[in-house]
Amino acid sequence: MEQRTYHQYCATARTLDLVGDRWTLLLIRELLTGPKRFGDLQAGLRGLGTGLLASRLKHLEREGLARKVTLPPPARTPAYALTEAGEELAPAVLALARWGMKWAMGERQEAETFHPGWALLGLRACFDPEAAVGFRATYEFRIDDEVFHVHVDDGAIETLHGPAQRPDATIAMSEETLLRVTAQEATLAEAIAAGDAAVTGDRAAVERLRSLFRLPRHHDRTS
Amino acid sequence: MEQRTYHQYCATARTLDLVGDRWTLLLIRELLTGPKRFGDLQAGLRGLGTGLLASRLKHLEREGLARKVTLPPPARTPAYALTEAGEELAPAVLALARWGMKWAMGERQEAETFHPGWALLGLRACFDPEAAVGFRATYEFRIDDEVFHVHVDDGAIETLHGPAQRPDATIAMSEETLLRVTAQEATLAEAIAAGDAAVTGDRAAVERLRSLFRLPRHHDRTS
DNA sequence: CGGCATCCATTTTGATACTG
DNA sequence: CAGTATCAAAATGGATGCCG
Repeated sequence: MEQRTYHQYCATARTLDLVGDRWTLLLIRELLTGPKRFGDLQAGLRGLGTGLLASRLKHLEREGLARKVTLPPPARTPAYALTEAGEELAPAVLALARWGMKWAMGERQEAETFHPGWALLGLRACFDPEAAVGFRATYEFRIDDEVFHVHVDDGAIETLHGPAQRPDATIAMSEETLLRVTAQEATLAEAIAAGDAAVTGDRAAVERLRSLFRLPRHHDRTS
Repeated sequence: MEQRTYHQYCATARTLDLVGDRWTLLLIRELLTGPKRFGDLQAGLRGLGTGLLASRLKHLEREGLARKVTLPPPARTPAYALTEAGEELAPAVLALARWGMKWAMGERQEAETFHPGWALLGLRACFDPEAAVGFRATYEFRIDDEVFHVHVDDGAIETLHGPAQRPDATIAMSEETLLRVTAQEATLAEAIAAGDAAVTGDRAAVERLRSLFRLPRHHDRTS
């Protein structure tokens, strides 16, 4: 079964031949915050059935964008991780995310799902390397029952699922508060003052956090 | 139509709800080099029928990414152009193109079509703003019977279909030669020396051309 | 030429049941 | 859990034909 291709000798078309199918770029988005198990992937992508998920994963493996790995003990369960080629799709996915933040993120709709990892990736998309020159810090985020860590190191950033080894600061808040902060309806400082977010560790690092990102304002496409 | 959405409150997913359908990002790629008529779009996208093309264009109009315009005299024919929101998808499309240049552009396949505009967009994708600080020049490219112009101005670049007003230099070559130069099988200087490319105008500007771009080498995804 | 409508074969997908 | 198998619904591709 030869898959459908655009038959164009063009870098954009060739890329879309590989990752342009429905769900594929979202699958890569999920893996950009670290390896995930089959079930976790499906949980993050409601509407994607097990059959199609298996087929997409097989495709990504076959094309060298992802690989099946075994999680380190004590988990020892199978999971999927990006290869170097897959990892390098990050700039493209983050560019799509930046566009969406500016032009497509109005109110949250009733039927829309949300996962904190998406907001973390949005943070990475808005990271300003210039603002982090010579700065280094590790943050741990606890959103409801999910844990992430963000590592900033001199113009580079990493945003991954899971706890940090030695975080400089830990920030805990609810999913709802995270949404309000990333939507710029409240600042992190305000959320802390209101008791909606709890911080432990280096307060100075937390205060610097806001300056590391350039959150875009929403624009209207039909103007 | 267009009922199908990912139902995710995520910038990447919202963007893909708008431009993730088959052909849509390639349509935007076509429009990134300037307004195009219905027939020209179809010519650039073989396999896309008139029905689906009309439907996709209507979708882009409805969503504020493109608009129908009337070409200036003496043409006066209808055409499609990107809106500001559509234009701002350029970083995402160019990121996909950069990835493809590195990870997906092997030999050209028999059945693959090619249009010079795609290579011009590839040039834009590889443009290095740092290398063009304080530099300003306009180039006109004539590839077989198609004409493009590239305007470089102090860290910014524009690559558009059509002739330049007052080009500093004009470069003419065949589609085949263009392919060999962009694939780095030959340099522009070599093509000129071999008589495969003809240059008129400012030779110094042409010699500087190569330094403005960082063409990536091809990598193997399965290593 | 520009653009829409219609019919139809083929693919892709979504949803669910089922197995190790 | 991690996937397969199966089937119905939707999207696509291609070939028209029509109209201004």
